[in-house]
Amino acid sequence: MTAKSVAAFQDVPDVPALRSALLAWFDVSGRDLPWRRGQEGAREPYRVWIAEILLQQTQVVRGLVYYDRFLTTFPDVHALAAAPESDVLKAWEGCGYYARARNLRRAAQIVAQNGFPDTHAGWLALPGVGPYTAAAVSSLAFGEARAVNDGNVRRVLSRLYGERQPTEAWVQVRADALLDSRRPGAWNEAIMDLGATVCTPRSPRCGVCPLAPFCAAYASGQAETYPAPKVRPAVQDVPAVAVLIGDAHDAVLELRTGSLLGGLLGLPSEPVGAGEAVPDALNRLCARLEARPGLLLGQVTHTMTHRRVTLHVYRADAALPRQPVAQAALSRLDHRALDLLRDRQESLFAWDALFAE
DNA sequence: AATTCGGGGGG
DNA sequence: CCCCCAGAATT
Repeated sequence: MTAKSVAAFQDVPDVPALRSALLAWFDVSGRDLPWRRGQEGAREPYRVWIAEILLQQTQVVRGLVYYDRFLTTFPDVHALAAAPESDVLKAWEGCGYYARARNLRRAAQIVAQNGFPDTHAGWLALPGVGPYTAAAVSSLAFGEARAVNDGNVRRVLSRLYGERQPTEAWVQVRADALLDSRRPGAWNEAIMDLGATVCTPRSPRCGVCPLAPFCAAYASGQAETYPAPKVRPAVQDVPAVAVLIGDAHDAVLELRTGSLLGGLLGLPSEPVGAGEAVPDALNRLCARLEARPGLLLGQVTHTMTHRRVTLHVYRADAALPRQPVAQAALSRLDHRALDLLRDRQESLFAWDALFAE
């Protein structure tokens, strides 16, 4: 084979053969997932839509749990549209990226009025629906020939073409060209299944990959080195103080506003300023609440993408309304802060039990 | 084009 | 500890 034909092979694989190979593999080895109910290319729009939002930056294994719970709580778009935002966030609690849940509810209110969009452009117009989700729903539920571009596709195509630095546009061009327009829904499900179960980030199973004969990275013998790791921003340390007024079951909670954990409830808190002492921040917080500061309960640390928050948790007293913690949507950070008191109460209970004997 | 937004699983 | 995950909105 000449150098020229090698280059030609890598730029233009035998597309019909490649399509057949992947779809044949998918027909045998594709995953059976709960949002794939209904016929290929004609899945139920509501189920597909919820799944696609839930799975944004969320692994399928974890999404499965939330998916069942969410569909039980909100069986159709009308139930979702009618629900208070706090109920939707409670169903989303612990799943992260909470703007997804808020946008989902807003979009449901639009869909409840106008009906489900049946085109890519129609889906793209809904809040929380971007290029990936619009392509996924319009192809999986409506059979439209739109190629998805997600983390799986990016990795599969990076390896297939031997491109270590694939840009969004680069991936989309190849994805569009490879899409089998006779089975767009199945094609999209297939390439994502391949990325999730065979063409995995660390230890790709090239020995069972239907695309190995077409794959430049496989030919190089270093498939696992494609694509190059993304550069990520450094993690920033963020100290803060919080107060627990009440107990682990009924506590004073504040509604978080802004982009970080916006819409969730949490213990009243304040950031500790640069060079500020923690007790000073506590006094500032208690002054705002008209509360009397109490003893230190402990510290909890929680990392959220690029912030490492260390929360110094104190008890405090104030004449403020408390609310049942179990019904509130809280971040993991606030749950850990509440656990400080829960653990303490349990150990006190254990001491009582010991002395009672 | 770069940042920001959660949280957890796996090497 | 470091990587990534069925991305979207904002700047």
